[in-house]
Amino acid sequence: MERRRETALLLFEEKNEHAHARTIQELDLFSQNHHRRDEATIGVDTASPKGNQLGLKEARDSLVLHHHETGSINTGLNLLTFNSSQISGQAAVLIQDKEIKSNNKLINAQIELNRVTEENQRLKSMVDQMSKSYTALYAQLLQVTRQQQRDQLIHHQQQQNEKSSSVADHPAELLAHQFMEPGPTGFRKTNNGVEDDEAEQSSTDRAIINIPSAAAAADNNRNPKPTRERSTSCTDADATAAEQQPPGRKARVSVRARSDAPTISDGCQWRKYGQKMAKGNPCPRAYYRCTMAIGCSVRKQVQRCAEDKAILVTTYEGHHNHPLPPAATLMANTTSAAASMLLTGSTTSTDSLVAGAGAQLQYPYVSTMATLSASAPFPTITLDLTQPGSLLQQRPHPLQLPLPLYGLPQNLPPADALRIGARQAAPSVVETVTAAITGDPNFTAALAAAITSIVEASPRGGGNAGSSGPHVVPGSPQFPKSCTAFSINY
DNA sequence: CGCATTTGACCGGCGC
DNA sequence: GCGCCGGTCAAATGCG
Repeated sequence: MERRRETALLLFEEKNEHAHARTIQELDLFSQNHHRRDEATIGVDTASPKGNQLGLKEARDSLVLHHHETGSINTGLNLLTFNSSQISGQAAVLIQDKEIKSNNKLINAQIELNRVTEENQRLKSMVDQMSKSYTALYAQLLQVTRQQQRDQLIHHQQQQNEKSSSVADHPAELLAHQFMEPGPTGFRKTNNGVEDDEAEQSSTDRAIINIPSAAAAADNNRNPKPTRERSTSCTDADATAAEQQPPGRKARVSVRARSDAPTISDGCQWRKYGQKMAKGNPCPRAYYRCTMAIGCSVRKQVQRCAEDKAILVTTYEGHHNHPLPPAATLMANTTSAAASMLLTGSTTSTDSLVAGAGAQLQYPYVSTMATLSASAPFPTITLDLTQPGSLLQQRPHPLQLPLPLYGLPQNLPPADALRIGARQAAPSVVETVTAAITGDPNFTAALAAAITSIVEASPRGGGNAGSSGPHVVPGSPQFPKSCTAFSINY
């Protein structure tokens, strides 16, 4: 009997897979009719041939025999046979077991929930802390910028006094100062009460929206062609011309990113209010207005690049008059910081602007791509997030940094630093920026160093103002490898 | 039905 | 003064 059972099991295992499927069916039938089969198996066993076609049956029979020998089969389903008197007690025990098991599951789930909640709280506090740090640093940046602008105003006035005694000994420097000093012009505009739809905004905003005045003055200086509003004078007439700029002219921050989506997700809510075909671009330009708060003046234009339709160019204008979600705050601060860089920039001529705009950021591994466009009515900073991230791919960190504030290879030449940037397939710039920031624990320190470097490298603040052509200012030792790739259009 | 989008009309700046 | 162009408005339309 024992040897026959082993043989049967061997044959059973040797059966192929489709036979196995059939076996399951047969075993199901067997389970349903096992009493009847029990009666029939003995006879079959004694007469069973050794052919393969009967192997399954033999194995099945052997299982049945095993069942007879042991008296029970543990199916794992608690399908034991008991008499009626035992059923109620066993059922009660089973129900109790089930309750205990379910209670254990519930407790485990609650423990897991508590753990996840605690982790969530911890992450929230981390995000809050990071946001506070960023806000504090940004406030510091603005404070220093304002202080610097006041210094510039004082210096400008001193220079005017000097000029009155000696007439234009160095016209080139004069041009440079005119171009480099957006602060005084802008503040004058505001302080004189010139109509400004942003006048009610904070001085923080004012610092940004005053860029156009300075840039317009600079543009006037660069453009020798006399026009109705453009004065050939290089002194107060420029400021006057700047003040004559329509109040609607504001600094713009343009973001170039690769995206298939109609717009990039920047954390704000926008309502489309117009679409136009712009000259020189087959793709339409869409106009959006911020709808997160009533009366918010922020607008953006979205247009695909004519050369590369995969590139989405989003141009922001104005400043939010309402609190922003963290993601949008990050985006707004990033663009405002870029505008602040423009605000603190220093160049002396068209030629030097291209190099000087990069030089003004004066970190050993920072460079920028500056282009001039006399036709552009607005001073625009373009954050280019479309450049191939070949160098980024060398980074050990997996994150793709659109604004790589640090982490460039030490041997990176500045020219190559221009090409830093992530080729983004994902539409969310904010997510990427957030990832870039959160991906590095030293971001706060790096940002602080960057702000310091920006201020130090700015006109008068860093002592490099007025020099013509590219120049190099020692970068911050705490921020030796920062890089922000953007171009500037006036 | 309310909201968002579409789209043609309109307006103002600018160059000729 | 006229036309071009960028930007905005608002009625019409679409959509959930």
